[in-house]
Amino acid sequence: MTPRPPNATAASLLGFLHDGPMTGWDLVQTAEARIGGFWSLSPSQVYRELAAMAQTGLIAAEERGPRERRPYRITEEGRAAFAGWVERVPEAETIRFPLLLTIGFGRHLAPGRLAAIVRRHRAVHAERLAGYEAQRAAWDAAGGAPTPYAAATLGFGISYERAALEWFDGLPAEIVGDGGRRTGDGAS
Amino acid sequence: MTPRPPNATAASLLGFLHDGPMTGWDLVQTAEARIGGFWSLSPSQVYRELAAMAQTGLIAAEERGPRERRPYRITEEGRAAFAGWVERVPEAETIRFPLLLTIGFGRHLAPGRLAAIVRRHRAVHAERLAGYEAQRAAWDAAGGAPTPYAAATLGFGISYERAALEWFDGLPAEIVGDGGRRTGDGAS
DNA sequence: TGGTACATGTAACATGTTACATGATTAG
DNA sequence: CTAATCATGTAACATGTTACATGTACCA
Repeated sequence: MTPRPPNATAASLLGFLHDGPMTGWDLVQTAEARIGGFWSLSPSQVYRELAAMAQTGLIAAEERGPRERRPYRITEEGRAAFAGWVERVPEAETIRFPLLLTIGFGRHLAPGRLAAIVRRHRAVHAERLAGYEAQRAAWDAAGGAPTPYAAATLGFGISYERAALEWFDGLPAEIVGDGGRRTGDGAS
Repeated sequence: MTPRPPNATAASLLGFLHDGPMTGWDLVQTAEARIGGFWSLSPSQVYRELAAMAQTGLIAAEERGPRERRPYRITEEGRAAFAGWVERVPEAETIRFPLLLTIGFGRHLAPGRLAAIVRRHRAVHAERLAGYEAQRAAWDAAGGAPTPYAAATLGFGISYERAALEWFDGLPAEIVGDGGRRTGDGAS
């Protein structure tokens, strides 16, 4: 009877459409900027969800713009579906961390190889943290985050990346090697 | 030509099979215990991967045991495939955190409702942290973790959950409410 | 005028989830 | 004897990824 509730990806698109009509492309950019740190979606997925939601009436296509851009606007049904979704208690997060699999099976690796892998991953986290902190600094300089909600989600990213770096830095010599020796190099 | 390399889920099963033949059921239990904190797999997925790997010769079925148990053992091809997988530099982790979506769209929620949702999630993290710390304490009492690799993956869980709790505890009043007021209750 | 970034979409496939059917063994 | 748990599996579906085809507009 009642169509099944939108999934988190579709619901997020509905959320963004509260700010006005947007095209699939716009939504991909917006999602990357606003929720990219803890939710991901590919362009093809966005176009598929849009087509599906247009089918079920949660959104409606508007006139094509330049470059064949096709904006969608949210309908009343869409607002209702979003409202229903957002007030549920959300499921627990899922973390899928291949590096931890590799470490868990570390006994099957040459020690230098594992150290090189870990070093590379650490660098990614350091870079992400720097990006997040730059964002926070920019907001601070501009007199505060746009909303307390945005500040909170960014704050999670910062807490997470800091914890990750501390964890990397506490790994034992069996995993990271004995200092700067650099056995087994980083070539993938 | 060369069959595509196993995915992380299949490769993990191969990893466990290095310790001797196991059935699908065994593997589900083992995976839950050993990698459940950062990788998940459902029973049906395990049986599907086993069937596929048996097809391609990475594993081989043995005689049925009691209760129709069907153990699989890893083949030489399977060992080679695993070795190839484990030495690659693993992809970045994916985190999908619906709570952060809800918070990001927090302006669409009654304040008390958001606070109740956040409170529930915090409790889950506190419980997980307690479980991890109990595990670490048990290992410490037994004279140390089974391997430094297991200690490291557990350590990640502990760092992560601690960071999460600190983040929860630093959330502003706009999100968690003003203390013990408890507007909007926890009923789902 | 030619390359790059913009923009939409389809198709095929891989992966993950849910619901269900079936039967064996054990514990009370 | 019966309920719970163990154990295997299929089917259907939802979700996510990758590769590709197509064309537009801007800018050097």
